[in-house]
Amino acid sequence: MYSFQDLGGDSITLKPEGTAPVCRAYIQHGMANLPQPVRLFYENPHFRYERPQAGRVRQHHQFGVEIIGDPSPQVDAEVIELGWTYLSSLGLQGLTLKINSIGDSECRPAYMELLGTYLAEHESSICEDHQKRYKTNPLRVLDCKKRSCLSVSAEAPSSVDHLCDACREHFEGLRSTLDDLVEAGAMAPYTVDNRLVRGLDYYNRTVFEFEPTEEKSQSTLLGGGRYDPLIEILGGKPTPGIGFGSGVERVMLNLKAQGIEVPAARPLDIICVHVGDNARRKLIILAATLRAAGKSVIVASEGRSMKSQMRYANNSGARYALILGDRDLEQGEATLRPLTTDAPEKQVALDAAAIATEVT
RNA sequence: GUGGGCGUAGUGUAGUGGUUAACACGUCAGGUUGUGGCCCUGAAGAUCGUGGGUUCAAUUCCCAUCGCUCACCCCA
Repeated sequence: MYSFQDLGGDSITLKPEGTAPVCRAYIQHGMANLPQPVRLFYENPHFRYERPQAGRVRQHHQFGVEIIGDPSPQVDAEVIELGWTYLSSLGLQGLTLKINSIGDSECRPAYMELLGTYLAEHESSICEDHQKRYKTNPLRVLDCKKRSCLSVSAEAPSSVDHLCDACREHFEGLRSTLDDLVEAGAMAPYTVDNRLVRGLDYYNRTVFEFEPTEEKSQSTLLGGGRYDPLIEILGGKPTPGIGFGSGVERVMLNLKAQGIEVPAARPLDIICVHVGDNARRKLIILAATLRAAGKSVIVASEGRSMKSQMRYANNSGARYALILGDRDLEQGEATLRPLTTDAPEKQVALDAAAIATEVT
């Protein structure tokens, strides 16, 4: 975690993830009294202290969703489908969806023991780092991307083969819903991956991740899972929850790698070009009125030649130039000139409402 | 925390132990009289990351430091 002392000597820790804060908010703001389940999302900065590298920065932004208050596998599928829709609608290709069930407090202890025994039998094949640590956290070995560990984890016992009845039923419910969605073409196919785990014990049952085709050490684009025990741990009444988080910068990295253009910001609607001082004053008023009508408007800087103003309008990517000279002022009309199309320019009355209807 | 690579105008890059550090794009202006885009001309803009050292002389060589970056580590 990114902790430090601020100038006043207080110890500050920056928020590292989204799910627990959302759950705290759920408790603190009495969202248990809203119609259940509640569906929430966030998009905000998160921080980590580890040294930055490709796909990992100290301050990044995470987009996430949570559904709190529904234990059914139906919402697991909904969350996964939403994650798929989010990533695929951006145009990302070659996404792999992996799912797994890590059981719950009922069945996990026995599985962990089984896994621990298996790892002990294959200790010599585990990578150096994990030889020392597999006893305290055997799940880490499954997550390890080193070749030696991969060969061990591939043959390791799968948690889905050792679920209690309730967890198995839940997982089967999820799979059948996902299968329906896949069959209907609403989602990409998935694979069950017994190596998909979560280190923290507030996670249970469903876990899932979307990865790009080229899997590297820091590559997960979107990951999530069920955290039924969490709200109770945080001091609330037992309340199930599931959600996902997705790193915005990492998604952007993948968009870039696939040559996908991020849609440009909405262009400026109008730049007002003036000839003469009276015209400029009138344009300032018109611009204010047009802004109130929802248009984005800039009045070109005072004292520039018309050519300069037009060049500015062009280079700014504005859609229209509204041209007003002192001469036009007497006629009571201005020229509205399209800049991004070859449509002819129009004479318009000096009336914001009339101009706004021309700028659609 | 560990190791590698890199730090030159807004951006991307050249470059050299020695007079005013170059180019492209971008920005701004002008190319006459109230109309952008193309073209032409011109201008602004860099203490060559910072500090120290070697040297008659350093942006160029050396060291340190900071920053960026890639990997390791770690990973709620």
